[in-house]
Amino acid sequence: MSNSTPATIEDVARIAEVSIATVSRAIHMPEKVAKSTRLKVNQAIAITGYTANAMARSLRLGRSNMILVVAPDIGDPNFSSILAGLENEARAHGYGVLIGHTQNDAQRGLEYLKFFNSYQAAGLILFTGILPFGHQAATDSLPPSVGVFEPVFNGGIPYVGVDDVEGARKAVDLLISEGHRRIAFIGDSNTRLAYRRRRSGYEAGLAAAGIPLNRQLILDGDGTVESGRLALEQFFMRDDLPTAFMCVNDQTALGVSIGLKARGYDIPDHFSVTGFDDVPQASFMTPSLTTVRQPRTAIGKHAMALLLDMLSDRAASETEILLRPDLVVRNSVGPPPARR
Amino acid sequence: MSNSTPATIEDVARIAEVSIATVSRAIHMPEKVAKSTRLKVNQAIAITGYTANAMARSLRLGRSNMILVVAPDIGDPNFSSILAGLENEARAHGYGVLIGHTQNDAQRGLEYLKFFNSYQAAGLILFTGILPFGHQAATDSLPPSVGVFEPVFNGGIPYVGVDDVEGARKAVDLLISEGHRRIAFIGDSNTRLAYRRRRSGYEAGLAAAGIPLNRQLILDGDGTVESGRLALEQFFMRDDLPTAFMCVNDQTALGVSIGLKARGYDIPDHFSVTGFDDVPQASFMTPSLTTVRQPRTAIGKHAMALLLDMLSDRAASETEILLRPDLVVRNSVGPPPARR
DNA sequence: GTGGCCGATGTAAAGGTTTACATCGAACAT
DNA sequence: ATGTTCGATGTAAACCTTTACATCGGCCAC
Repeated sequence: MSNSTPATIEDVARIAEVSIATVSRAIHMPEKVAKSTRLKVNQAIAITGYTANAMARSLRLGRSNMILVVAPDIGDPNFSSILAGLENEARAHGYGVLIGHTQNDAQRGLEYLKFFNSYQAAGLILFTGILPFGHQAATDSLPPSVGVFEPVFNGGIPYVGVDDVEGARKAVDLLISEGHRRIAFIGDSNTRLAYRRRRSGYEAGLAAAGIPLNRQLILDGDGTVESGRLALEQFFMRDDLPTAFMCVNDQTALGVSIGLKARGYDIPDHFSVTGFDDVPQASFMTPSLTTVRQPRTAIGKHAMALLLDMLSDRAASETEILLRPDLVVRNSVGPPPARR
Repeated sequence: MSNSTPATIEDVARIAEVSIATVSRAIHMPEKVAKSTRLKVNQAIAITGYTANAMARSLRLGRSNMILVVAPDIGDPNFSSILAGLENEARAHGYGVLIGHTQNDAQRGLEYLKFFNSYQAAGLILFTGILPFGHQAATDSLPPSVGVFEPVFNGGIPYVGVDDVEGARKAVDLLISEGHRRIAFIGDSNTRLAYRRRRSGYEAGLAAAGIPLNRQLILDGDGTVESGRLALEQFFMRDDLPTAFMCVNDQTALGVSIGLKARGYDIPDHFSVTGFDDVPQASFMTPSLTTVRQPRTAIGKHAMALLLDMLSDRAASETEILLRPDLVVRNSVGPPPARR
């Protein structure tokens, strides 16, 4: 049964006493073959333990059933769960996931173009905001691709992300409902669309509550822990402190939180803090961080599903899928001290 | 130049005015072809942007240059960095990494056997402690495989892990050098070899310092945050509290830490705590956790290197590679209160 | 000068699959 | 009875590579 070399379609054909063409058809277009032969073939397959050689299949078809996932940094802890979503969905449809990371090195992009070509990957999942390939490739017919997290700049590639506006809105709404009126926003000056959207959500929330926008309460960092602390220091240099800090991401929130503790303040008694992303660390902070969760596994799943759709119908169904983020309420938000 | 369909070896041959055999030789056995032709071929390759079709190559060769990585849970935050190590090393040698996860579902093992067969993956990286395949497959000639983190039970498969004994030893030595004599060990009753080894390191450290082993100070949880807290409660039910808690992993340490804080104790003023693994969250805890770091990226790198070795020489060089773990000293360890 | 050898190159087969096209029989309509 | 149609199956080509074997010169030794 389980010989050293795997069974080929020919072995199956011999046992089922049909031609290899019929075997192939019995597998891929069952309705085209008589029920009785289909049965014989299936038995033969069971006996031999046959699995089609994917290499031969891909060679013949001119495309493989592998999806290449290109990420700038695999080591990012967020990557795992997205990958899990991607892989699950892919495997459910008979696709495999091939991974590669550019390490933010543009040079390695070309390497991947070669790799991609040579494996004839069926499609591409792009984590990075830009195409990893040289620009000439971009204008050429691109393989079916979808972006994750961020829209891809060059080329109209559909992408799957999170509704940052809504997420930010949820955070600010919580703060407002707790009674905060002076809510600071610490942003990220980097050009990621996501960051700008989070700020829009913040502004929309204020507007909806009839709180006038106060530019003094908006500061931009660069998304790092350190920049969170720095922004906090700037607030303390002024007179008018906010009662809550809404941060563009969890790193920034951590920086703020550290800074506040260093100054002897308590969270959430003296100040409230919110983050965004719900990195795994968020629940480990003291106090644990109230933040907006990126549905990472779901993002992976949707991105892959979208790509697989594109592979079957040629039509790029939707160009943008935004998932609903959830507010994760932990212990870093409370009513402002004045009210207490 | 960059046409819609990728260049084949035939295109190169035509431009270089040689046969396809010569092209292939120029690429794979350059010394077998005259310098002048080699030059022509290289130019032609540059012109066409030729990359060998990996599918055709694998089909011909009967083996691919993909390594299948099978993990029980890709979503595990630790997975990312190991994967990064694996992938880097693989790509450096022209191999691709294909990932799959069993989700701890034995059933899916068979699926992977099929997948493996069909892709003729060159080798296997196993995260799980057991072979994912049915037992008959184990006795059959197995593809070159290496285990990561834990030795693989069935079959003498080499593996790459961390020296748990030494790691635990480093942690206990630190505690001892700070003056602790009553050091508790909170273990994990699960059968993972790693856990037993960590306890060995603990015991060896005590012995080396001439501290008699006190069985009362050893408790087994199951490696979760909750079990850490539970174990702590058990200690408090008794009279003789330790001055330090050495935990089998970071989760447990977090549980202990939460429990101590809930009882109003301060770390490290009242009690010291150590973990193991250095999960990304460890530095976010308050106080940040002193723990033993698993060199994850290095583990991945070594595992892949070992596998690649096995693929070139048939010889399974070494059967066990243990990397040296580092002690990461943060703020959860101090001298015992009595000394202060 | 001729036979042998060797280095460089070409020819063709093989690897496993899918599928256009051909074939074959039966059923049906005339 | 014969021609037509159609459903089921078989035949063979193609996908792109690698490599064993054949071929072809040139060079050396006799």
